Amino acid sequence: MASIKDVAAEAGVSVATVSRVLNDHPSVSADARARVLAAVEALGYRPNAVARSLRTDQTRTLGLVISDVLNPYFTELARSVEEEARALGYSVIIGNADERPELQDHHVRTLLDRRIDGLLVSPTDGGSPLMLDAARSGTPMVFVDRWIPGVDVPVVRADGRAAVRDLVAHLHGLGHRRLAIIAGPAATTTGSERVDAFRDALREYGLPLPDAYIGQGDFQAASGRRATEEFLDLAEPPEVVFAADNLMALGALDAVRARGLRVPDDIALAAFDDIPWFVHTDPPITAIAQPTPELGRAAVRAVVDRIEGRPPQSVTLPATLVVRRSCGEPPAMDSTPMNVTQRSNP
Amino acid sequence: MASIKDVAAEAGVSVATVSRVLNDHPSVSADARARVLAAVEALGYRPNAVARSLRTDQTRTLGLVISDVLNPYFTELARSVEEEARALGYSVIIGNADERPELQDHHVRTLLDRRIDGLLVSPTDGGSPLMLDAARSGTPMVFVDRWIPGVDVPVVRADGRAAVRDLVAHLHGLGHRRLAIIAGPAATTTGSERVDAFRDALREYGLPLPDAYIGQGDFQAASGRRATEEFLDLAEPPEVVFAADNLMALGALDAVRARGLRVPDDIALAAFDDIPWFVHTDPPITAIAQPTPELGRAAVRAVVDRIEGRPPQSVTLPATLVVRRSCGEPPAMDSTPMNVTQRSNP
DNA sequence: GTTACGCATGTAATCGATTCCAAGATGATC
DNA sequence: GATCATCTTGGAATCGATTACATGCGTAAC
Repeated sequence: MASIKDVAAEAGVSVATVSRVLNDHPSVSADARARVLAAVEALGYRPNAVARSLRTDQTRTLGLVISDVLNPYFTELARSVEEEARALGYSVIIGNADERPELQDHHVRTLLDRRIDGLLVSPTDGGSPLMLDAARSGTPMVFVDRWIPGVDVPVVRADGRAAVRDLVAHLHGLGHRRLAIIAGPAATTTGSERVDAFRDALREYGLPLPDAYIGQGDFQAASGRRATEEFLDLAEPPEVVFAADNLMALGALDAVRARGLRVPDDIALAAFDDIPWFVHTDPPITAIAQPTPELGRAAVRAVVDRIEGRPPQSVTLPATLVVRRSCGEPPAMDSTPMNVTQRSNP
Repeated sequence: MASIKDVAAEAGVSVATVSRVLNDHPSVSADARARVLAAVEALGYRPNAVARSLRTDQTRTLGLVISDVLNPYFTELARSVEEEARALGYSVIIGNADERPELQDHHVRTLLDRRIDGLLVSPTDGGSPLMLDAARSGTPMVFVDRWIPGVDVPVVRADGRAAVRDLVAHLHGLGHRRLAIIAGPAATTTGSERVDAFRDALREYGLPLPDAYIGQGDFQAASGRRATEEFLDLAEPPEVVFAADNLMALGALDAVRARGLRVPDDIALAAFDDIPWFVHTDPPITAIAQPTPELGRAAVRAVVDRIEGRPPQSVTLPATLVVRRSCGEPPAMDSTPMNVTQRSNP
């Protein structure tokens, strides 16, 4: 592959001049510029990004470590991150942690070895020493969706408290009183926050949240299935299951179906994170929707701000309830609580 | 960040010795090795992958350019590619082309600039000059899922002909005679092949495939919706719609639902590419399942073979029909055609 | 006509690794 | 004790770019 030296030889100038033309430095004569451009064209020359990065100490690359690529929420996030990054002249390397802390560490480490300019992480756990080091050692870093308390890193996330309150209001309005939740791992902020928000909202309606109604999940479908089976085995099973993410809702659906029961007649179902398929499941699933693309964009802007020396900002955007039929017939329009969206199509 | 020089100074040896220890070259004394290791530990040193790549002319990185990250089929593919690559000591950079040729070109170009060791592509179109150049110029390359005829690059893909034949047999057995297809872009092999296979299978049953029953889609949900609306507007609408990918099936479902019609009573639906959600849609959707993880693994092994100087092989794996309820009640077990899987759960 | 300034250009150092080559040390062999 | 092979080590070149510094030339100012 042609290097800058070949171009210089072909154009009859020095490598410095070639470099100047390529980085459009002002002091190059029109003649030299033309000859260099012609040589570049003739040789099909493309600058070696590896060499350039070594010299300039910047890779124009962002790392994104997400918890699970197979989760549509995260792929949508990844997509918007890549889009915004590209618009700002950065590439993105995605690492999939599969909800496994050691895999997350592997990705953080290789990304750091590659000297990425900035790192976006949605941590699967409380934070490995590695990641804390990275944050402290000055690699520009931002948490997306999930974060680690006590670490001084900007956080870009959605606040679901209001939406969870709306959901509980909706469920209460439909006459449900025994509400259960399938939680995510306690080590993740989204895992514990959603339970807290749910518990607080229940308290407002004087409803309890017994331990038996808190299923322990890990944001994967299989755990949603297992937790739901445990609920169904209870002497007094819940009337509603609220899954803390869409994959566990899928597992819950599997479990309900395997028992020959029906949603919402035998048991109601709601999920955190909305996805296009929820419109077409049997029945359509009531869900809390995050402004995912906006989160991705905000996260990229935050790291790039840090990279380029501007002060980065934490961002919190509201999530919204999308009522469908999985909890029972939706209330009539005029009794819809504030901030509740009635949506039928994606 | 500490460099190899700092380590050398700390350990009281030369950089050459440090490098030898790091790459466990045999001729280093036990003493020197211990001192270097201690220095590495003390400084928290990590080799700079950029510098290493420049010198060794290998990045241990694979590029993967896929047509659409939001399509669950491709995210599953990406996941298995990353997994296998990691097992073989490679990282993967994913580029999402969003079915847009110019975006595909952008990604191919930046990946090439980054001097990736090998490239996996699922081309969105007939092939830009850029990609053909890349193939010719010797960058190890493999096509996955889709390919470009006439280019001498190994192809790893699934053959759906048998499964499509099984599907048509199934549909015919259920009494359906007017079968329509929503095709992908003709510029993609999967776009045209699936139509060809469908047409051939129909011919075996003496059924026609009129032009009006071939909808032009682009593998995105919106096009599936549009095509389905056109079918429904026909004087004689089809009895079955076969979508050439899962997103267009989602669009078709949207369209049917918007008209207040029901699947399969008013119109039947089947899709190419199976996804976990198809079990829970209303009704569960009959689909042709590809062995996606195997495809990803085979593709990685093929490029790595080329990278490491072994002859790479094209691989073709069979797809299989998964019968559910979206085309009418499934036939009794004993009348199930060969190679047809009855599956109820993911 | 001399001085000075600015522009265009080239030489060479540099980034952080790997690796060839030479050289010193050690030990074995005769 | 001299010779030679083997092992360990360091110096320096190298990968392909960027960029500080020096140089030469032309033009303007006095």
